[in-house]
Amino acid sequence: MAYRQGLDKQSVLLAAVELADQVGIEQVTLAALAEKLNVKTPSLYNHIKGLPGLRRALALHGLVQLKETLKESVVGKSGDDALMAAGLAYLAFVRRHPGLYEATLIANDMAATDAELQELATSIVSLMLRMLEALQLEPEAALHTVRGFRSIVHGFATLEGRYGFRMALDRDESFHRLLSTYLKGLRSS
Amino acid sequence: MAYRQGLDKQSVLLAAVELADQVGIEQVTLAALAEKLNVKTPSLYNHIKGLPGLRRALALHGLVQLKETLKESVVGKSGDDALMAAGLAYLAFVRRHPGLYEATLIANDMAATDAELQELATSIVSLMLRMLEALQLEPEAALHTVRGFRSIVHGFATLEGRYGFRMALDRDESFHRLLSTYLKGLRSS
DNA sequence: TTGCATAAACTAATGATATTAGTTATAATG
DNA sequence: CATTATAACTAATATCATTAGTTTATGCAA
Repeated sequence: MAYRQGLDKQSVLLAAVELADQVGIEQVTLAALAEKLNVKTPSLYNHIKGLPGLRRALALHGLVQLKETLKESVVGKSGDDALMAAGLAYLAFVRRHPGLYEATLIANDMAATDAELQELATSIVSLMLRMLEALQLEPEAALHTVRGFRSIVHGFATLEGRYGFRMALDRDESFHRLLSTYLKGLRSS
Repeated sequence: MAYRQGLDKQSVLLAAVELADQVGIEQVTLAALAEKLNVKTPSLYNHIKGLPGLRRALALHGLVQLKETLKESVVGKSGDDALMAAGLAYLAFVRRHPGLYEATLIANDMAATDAELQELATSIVSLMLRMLEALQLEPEAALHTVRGFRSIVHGFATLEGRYGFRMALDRDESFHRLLSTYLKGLRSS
């Protein structure tokens, strides 16, 4: 309506996050986003570089949030406690921001050619490596373990999100058992 | 060109599988598929019910294939051997058919209202439960373990597929360590 | 205050895509 | 050989992303 809506990159991004979490990243179209913001589609191009630019911004935002969430979750904890807390925080993040998390996955395709994304992804790996320090693993074993840890939490969170778990069985307990079984296996190595 | 191309549902489906594995499920458009088959887009509607119908058919096909692959993989094996073999087979399937596997995930959204899909998904859970029998778990624990096992293999396979693993580190070994660590944890419970 | 520059939002147009309706020609069947 | 079923077609519509060019509000400098 009005010729000045007061939009900027940040407000567009936040609306996109909301939309993504509500309807899934696939359904985040510029048309839907523009309508949500009471604006015509082309107006969005003043703030973001088309759909690819929006997705990249979402991915970046999601990775930053995820990293902060993980960092926050392990404050004052160490060893298995820290890993369990981080796993729960990761899961909680995906539950709270399913669409934003999807965006961070799509972004992996771009990370090959995007230094900023790549750096952020690497910094998350580094964070996880620090969480594992208490386990006193060999450097290479630690890297394998980061992959394992990520696979577990990512796998559980995405299967759950895609409605892959349809049995009547407490999900939190499934997750807790999964992660503690893995940690138990790590200790007995 | 010719007024009879000799298409049927099966040939359309197989072309779609090829396309999906090459370019990803998101890029499987009716336009691209029609071109691959030397046909105009609307002609596809004689064989599949639009894009939703195609995706459902892909999901069904993918789940059947995955189930057969898993069943095949455990022939003559039991206990940890069987689980490791099944895990490797699952991973190999996703590597061989990345797009088809994506299709099976999208399908979870539809499974809520699609009896055939649901039944197939349930039968895969049953198959996994039988693989776990040697572990002599309580019924409820067995269900939690199926979730855990699926989360692990799905998580690893999808992170790998999305280029989530960028470190120079042998992927097969990462997977083997992950799964055997989990199995070790299961035994020491 | 006035005027100018910046940029936010617009309209219009183009090119994909999916889908539906209705048509044509081929193949199979009696 | 005639009929019928249907595979593939053309044409039309709707949605979406994108670009080009236009309008207008805002902020800053004179």
